[in-house]
Amino acid sequence: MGRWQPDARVRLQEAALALYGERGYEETTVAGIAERAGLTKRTFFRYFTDKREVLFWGSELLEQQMVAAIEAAPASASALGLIGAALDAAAVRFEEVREFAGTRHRIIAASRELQERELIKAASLAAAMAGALRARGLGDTAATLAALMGTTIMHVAFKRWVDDPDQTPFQQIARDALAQLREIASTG
Amino acid sequence: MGRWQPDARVRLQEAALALYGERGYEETTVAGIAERAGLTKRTFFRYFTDKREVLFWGSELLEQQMVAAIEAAPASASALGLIGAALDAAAVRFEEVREFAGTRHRIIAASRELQERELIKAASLAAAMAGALRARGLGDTAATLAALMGTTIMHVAFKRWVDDPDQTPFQQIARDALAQLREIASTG
DNA sequence: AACCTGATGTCACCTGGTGCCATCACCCTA
DNA sequence: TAGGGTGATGGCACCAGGTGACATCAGGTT
Repeated sequence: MGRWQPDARVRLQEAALALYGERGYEETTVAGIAERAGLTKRTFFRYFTDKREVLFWGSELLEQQMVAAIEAAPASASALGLIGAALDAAAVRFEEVREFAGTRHRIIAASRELQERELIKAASLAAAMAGALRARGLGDTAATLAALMGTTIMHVAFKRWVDDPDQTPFQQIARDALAQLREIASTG
Repeated sequence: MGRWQPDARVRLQEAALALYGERGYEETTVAGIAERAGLTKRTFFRYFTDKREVLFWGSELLEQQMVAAIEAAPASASALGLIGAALDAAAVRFEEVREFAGTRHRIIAASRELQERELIKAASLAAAMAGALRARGLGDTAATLAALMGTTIMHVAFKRWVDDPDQTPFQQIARDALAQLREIASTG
C-alpha cells in the first residue's frame, strides 16, 4: 500500500459518473470530482484532458474494434456489408457495458457540451472507418459516405437500444435500422 | 451617431473572423475581438453566448429555409426527394456567402472546439428537418434517418464545394453526392 | 427640464485548464 | 542499510472564458 492507490483513473471516472448523475454535469466541479476520488484537480487533468473526456474513455478501443471488423470482413462484402460488420463489433462492446450505458446516455443527453463531444467522437470514428474502407479499395466519396451512414445508424440504434424496455440486442436494432436506411435510399 | 455605433454585432463578427483567420482561434482572446470592434468583453457576451457562436450566426436562418423547402415540396416527393429539396435551399444560401465560406471553413477545420460546435449545429438541423419530415407523414425512424442522411450529404458536399477550384455549384455537387449515396445503399 | 429606456462599461467573481516546482513513496543499487 | 533515481501526486500562481450586479450615459418622451 503506497502513497497512492493504483487505480486513480478508474476512481476519477466513477466519481465523475456519480456526480454528473446526481447533480448534473454543469453543476459538478472538477475539484469536486477529484475530492470524491481522494485526489486533486491537478491530478484529474493529468488523466483527462478536460472535464468532458472522463466520460469518453474507451472510445478509441471501440474505434479500433470497428476498424478491425472492417479489415477482417470477407472480400466479397459490399460497402454497407462492411459497415454491418463494424456495427456487429460495436454491438459486442455495447452489450458488455450495458449496465452503465443508460446512465451515461442520460447524462450526455442533458448537456449540450457533452453532446458536442460525443458528436466529434462519432466523426472521428467515421473518419477511421472511412480509412479502412479506402484501404479495401473503395473510392474516396463512397468510403466517406458509407462510414458516415455507419455512425448514423449506430447513433440512432444506440438511442433506441438504451430506451428499449425489452432489452432487444443492439445488433438486431442496428440491423433493422440499416435495412430501413436501405429502403429509404432506394425509394423514390 | 450616438454613443454606440448601431452595428455592434456585425463589427464583432468581422473582428472575430479576421482575428481567427490571422492568429488562429485558440490564440485569439475575446477581449481582443471586443477591442478590435471598439467594445468590451462583456458586450461581446451579450451578443454571443460564447467564443464559438460568433462564427455560427445565421445557422437558424439556414435551418428555417431548409425546413420551409421540405414543407413546400410537392406531395408526391419521396423521403430523399424532400431532402433534395432542402439541399437545394441550402445551395442558394451557400452561393450567397461563397465569399466568406472558404475562410470560415478553414478556421473551423483548424479547431477541434469549432468542429464540435459545427457538428451540433448539424445535429440541430437534422432534428429540425426530421420534424418537418414527420409532419409530412413519415415514420419516426424514416424521418430521422433521412434527415441525418441530408446533413451527411450537406457536410460532404460542402467540403468539396469550398475546395473545388472549378467553383462547381453546390447544388450540383450535392446532387452527385446524393446519387452516390443512393447507389451505395442499393448495392450488396 | 425631468424621466425613462436600452446599450454599454466596470468590477468582482467562479471555474476550467496549464506550467512549474516541491514532495514523497517505492525501487534499485552499492 | 544508506543513498540515489523515478514516477505519481500536491501546491501554487496564473490566464482566459463566462456571468451577475450595478453604474453610466445618449436619445427620445412627456
